[in-house]
Amino acid sequence: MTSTNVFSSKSEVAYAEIRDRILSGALAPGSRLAQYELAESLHMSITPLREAIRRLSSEGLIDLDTHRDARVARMDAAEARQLFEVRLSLDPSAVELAAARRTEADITAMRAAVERLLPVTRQWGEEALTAHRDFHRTLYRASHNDVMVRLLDDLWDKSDRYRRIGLVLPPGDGPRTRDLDEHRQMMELVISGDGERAAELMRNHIRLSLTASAIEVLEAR
Amino acid sequence: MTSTNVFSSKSEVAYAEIRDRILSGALAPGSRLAQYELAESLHMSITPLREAIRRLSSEGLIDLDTHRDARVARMDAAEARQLFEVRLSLDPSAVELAAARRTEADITAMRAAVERLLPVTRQWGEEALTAHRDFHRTLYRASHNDVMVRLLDDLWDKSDRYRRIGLVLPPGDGPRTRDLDEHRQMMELVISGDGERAAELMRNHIRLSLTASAIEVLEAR
DNA sequence: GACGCTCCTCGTAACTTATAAGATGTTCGG
DNA sequence: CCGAACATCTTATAAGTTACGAGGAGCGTC
Repeated sequence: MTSTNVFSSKSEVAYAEIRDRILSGALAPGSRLAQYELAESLHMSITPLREAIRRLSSEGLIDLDTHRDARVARMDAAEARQLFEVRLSLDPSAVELAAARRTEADITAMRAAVERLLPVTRQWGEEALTAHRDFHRTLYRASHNDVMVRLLDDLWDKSDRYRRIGLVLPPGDGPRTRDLDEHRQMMELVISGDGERAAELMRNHIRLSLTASAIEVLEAR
Repeated sequence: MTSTNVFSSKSEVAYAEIRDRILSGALAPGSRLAQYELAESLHMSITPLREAIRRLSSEGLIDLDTHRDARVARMDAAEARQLFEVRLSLDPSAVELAAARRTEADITAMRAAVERLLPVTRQWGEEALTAHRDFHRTLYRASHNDVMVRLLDDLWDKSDRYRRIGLVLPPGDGPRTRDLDEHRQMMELVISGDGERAAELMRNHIRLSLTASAIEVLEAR
């Protein structure tokens, strides 16, 4: 499924690169994407670039204004809340499926991912964000539902944009100390096959997630 | 949010048209999409066409084979099942939110949509499918969560591809008679604000949905 | 506030390059 | 001499470049 060879055509490169810049914040929300400039900076002509931009626009990361310009999608509290609500529904379902279907390979991967979480509990930063994302992704994969995995990966990336806001602007305290425990516990529940409790834990995990602080920050302005 | 003006640029037209042909089955799964031919049939050059194709490929409706060709994504029982699982999680959440947030306008829209369901209960057909889709969409909208609405609209369209399989190939009995009742009941629960029971009903509604028969059909070959 | 100037996206078209598949041919063991 | 394995040529088509034209949007000017 979704074979779609991965030969990085230029269009693919443009897509990945721009997406990354947007999600990482390198391209600020609302900033303009000039075709010719961007094409030059990515060492390609505008044809593949435009394909990438259109794709990103259909994913909601870019706002296209016909005959005008393309801009990085703005962020607002409403969208943060909506992403949050969707994940509150999907994430628990994913772990529930994972608990029913995890394989030995999944278990190994999860244990490895949770270990990588350990060294970065003190403070948020790019490594901590990556490790955190990887752990959740490993959980998602264990659901063995590609459609769900794709959705969740995407939702995660989009929520992460908001997480950064909530983290970077305020003092930026590290991940909650109970976070690591929670992750470990969630993993154990998945491994033991207790989908119901794993889902419940995930629900709480998301409720307490830092998205909330991003909403506050956005609402404050 | 997702303003993205709707001025139908050619690229947009191509996207909508091809998507429609795929979902409606006019373009069979696995069939080839030749750039130049298609461009001609859509009265445009390949530039906007390629933008559309890339978009559809990133949505999973088209499989792209670099330097070779583009084909309509194939269908299989695994994907049907996955779509089904995702909707089993999201649809109930949507009605739960809807029950909490429906406005007068939503209520009017839902009542109108359920009426349009009435004349087409006897047999499945394009009108019945459209009316059915519209009713569910109206429910989704009442959740007032744009992110969720977008996801569900998309999931609906994709599942509908499978529904058609389950309907068209076998004798093609009409919508179950209890379907109309269920829809009406679900709507009333949303209107009365009983999110919990509405969600529960939706879960059952989806479980019994005809997607199941599509899975059987696909597995049989 | 109407006109025109300018900028930039949208779309077209012709051309070059890259890649995969199949046909064709070539070599070498039996 | 036959046939199988392997290399090469041909062909079809996508991917990308470039140049150019059309037209909407904003802005300044009168």
